[in-house]
Amino acid sequence: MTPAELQAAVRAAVQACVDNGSLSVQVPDVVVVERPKVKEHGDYATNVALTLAKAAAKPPRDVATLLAAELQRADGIDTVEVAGPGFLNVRLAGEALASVVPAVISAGSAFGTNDQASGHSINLEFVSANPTGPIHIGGVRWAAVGDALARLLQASGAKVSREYYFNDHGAQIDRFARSLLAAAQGEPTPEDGYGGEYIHEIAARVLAEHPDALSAVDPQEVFREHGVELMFGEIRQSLHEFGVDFDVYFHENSLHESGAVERAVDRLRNLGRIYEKDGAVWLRTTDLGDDKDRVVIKSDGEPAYISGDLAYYLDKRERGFDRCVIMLGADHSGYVGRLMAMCAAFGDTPGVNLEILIGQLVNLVKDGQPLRMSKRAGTVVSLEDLVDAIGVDAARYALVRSSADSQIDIDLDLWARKSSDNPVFYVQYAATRAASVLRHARDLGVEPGGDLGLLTHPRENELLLALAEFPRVVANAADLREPHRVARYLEEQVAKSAQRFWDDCQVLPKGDEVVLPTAGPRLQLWQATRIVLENGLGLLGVTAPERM
RNA sequence: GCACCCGUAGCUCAGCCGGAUAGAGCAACCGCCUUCUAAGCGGUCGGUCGCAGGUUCGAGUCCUGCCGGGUGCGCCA
Repeated sequence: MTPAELQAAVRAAVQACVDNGSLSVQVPDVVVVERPKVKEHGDYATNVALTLAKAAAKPPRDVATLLAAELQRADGIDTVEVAGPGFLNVRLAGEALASVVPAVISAGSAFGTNDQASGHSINLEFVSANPTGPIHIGGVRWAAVGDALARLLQASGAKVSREYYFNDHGAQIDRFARSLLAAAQGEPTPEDGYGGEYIHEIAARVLAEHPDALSAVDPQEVFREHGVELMFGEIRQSLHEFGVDFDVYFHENSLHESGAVERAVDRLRNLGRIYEKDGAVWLRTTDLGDDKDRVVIKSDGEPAYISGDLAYYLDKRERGFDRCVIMLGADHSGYVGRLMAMCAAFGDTPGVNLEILIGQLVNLVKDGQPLRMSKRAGTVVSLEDLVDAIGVDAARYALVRSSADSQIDIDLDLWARKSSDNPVFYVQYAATRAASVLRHARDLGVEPGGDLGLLTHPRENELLLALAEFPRVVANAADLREPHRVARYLEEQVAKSAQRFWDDCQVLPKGDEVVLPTAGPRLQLWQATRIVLENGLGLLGVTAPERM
């Protein structure tokens, strides 16, 4: 019996009480069935009696007693107790507990998926770092979290497009081009330009490919065009090596060249959201929750940055995405109001058609000291630096295991360690142990199989309960856009229980011992554990090695 | 000044729609290996959940105010 099946059984019990007249309440659509913190409170607990007490006009414990009698009759339930203020504490029968094992094994890589988001077409925009330098640590957080979220949403049945909004238009790109040109001419970095070693490298590569660049009619344009291309190629490559590939790299420039910006502005004008003042074209966003109106077309006739956002959003909606999710760093939190207002201006619903997720900043810590970054000095900590220090798996896991709402410190010494202090190692090690015992079993000719009813050890029960949680952890993490829930679950529930199971429940014979009847069922439990760890780590973009 | 995020054990962080005695890892201390990976496991110690009110049968969780930290508030992109 899975948690979902138990929820259904609890609802059915409420329904039964309503039908037999002992309770007059509306049967709730969803009931909460959770794993109690204290194991004396059973395998699962529900507070449904507490929530229904008021409507039923009965004391919670009386409601609980009525429900307990009904629930007791459901298949797979061993005991139901009324406890505390009116909780129902449920213990499952052994077979019901073990039934998760064949369910996991037969579903395989599909175990944990759900269809709560099926029918939705979700556009996920993240990273979108300007191609004016290597991708730095701020963007990396979203590379890890965004990609994990994409996987979670796909696992929940949604159609997902990962998109990178490629800003190849505007003043920052001009500064980048000027910096390249200056470097190629052996001149110092311009006042407002970009410093750093990479500028010289890119300039040299442009020169190597276009030796006559400096004598071109517009040398800066040559460096702009080819410099952006090279920089962007590097960003794509490092993201690819990080395991993150986008379905669409959307060029801001294309919106300006295709007339999409004008169309978006016209659309808003027809909707009565546009006015003109001081020679500029404004979008009236203050009606829609923003703190000031926004200039869309500047008085010099150039489109302001937001005009690209308007056109891009409209483009996404016209491509059929019903949900657009944009992931931004904390340094962009000031944009939320205007983007939400923009969404409303088009007649859409902020929070539904457009979601904006803000990720707080990441600090890297080395030898107990934060690594300070300076863009001017060129001491930027890039994606490559992070990967060089701790590897892709550790980097992705470290970035994804905390809530994006929290600032995090990543201790490079900790994440490089090969011991259980290191969370990613701990989880991967559990996956490795699963692979190891299965491998040894094959070598010894011991087959998984046999009577799952033999899985009665407390460690086995704990692991079975942990595995059964996976589908709702996935659903919940996807729904809340919080991939860190998957990581925490893998560490605290699956890997933890698996390590304890390993420690207390020997599977294979040692030396000249005989093969015990528990060997087959325990191997199946290890198979299921391996699958959940693989699937869970897979959702985070982290590998589950066969051996360490 | 205004907006958003954060404030939970010495440190790093969880805490799902408000529910039972607030959890985990690290650090400290004490234990457990002749053969499936000790790269591990068990235990002890450790918390006025920033402060003050409020709502509630019940608040770390919701509301208000304050304190502290972070980020942002351009006809920049």
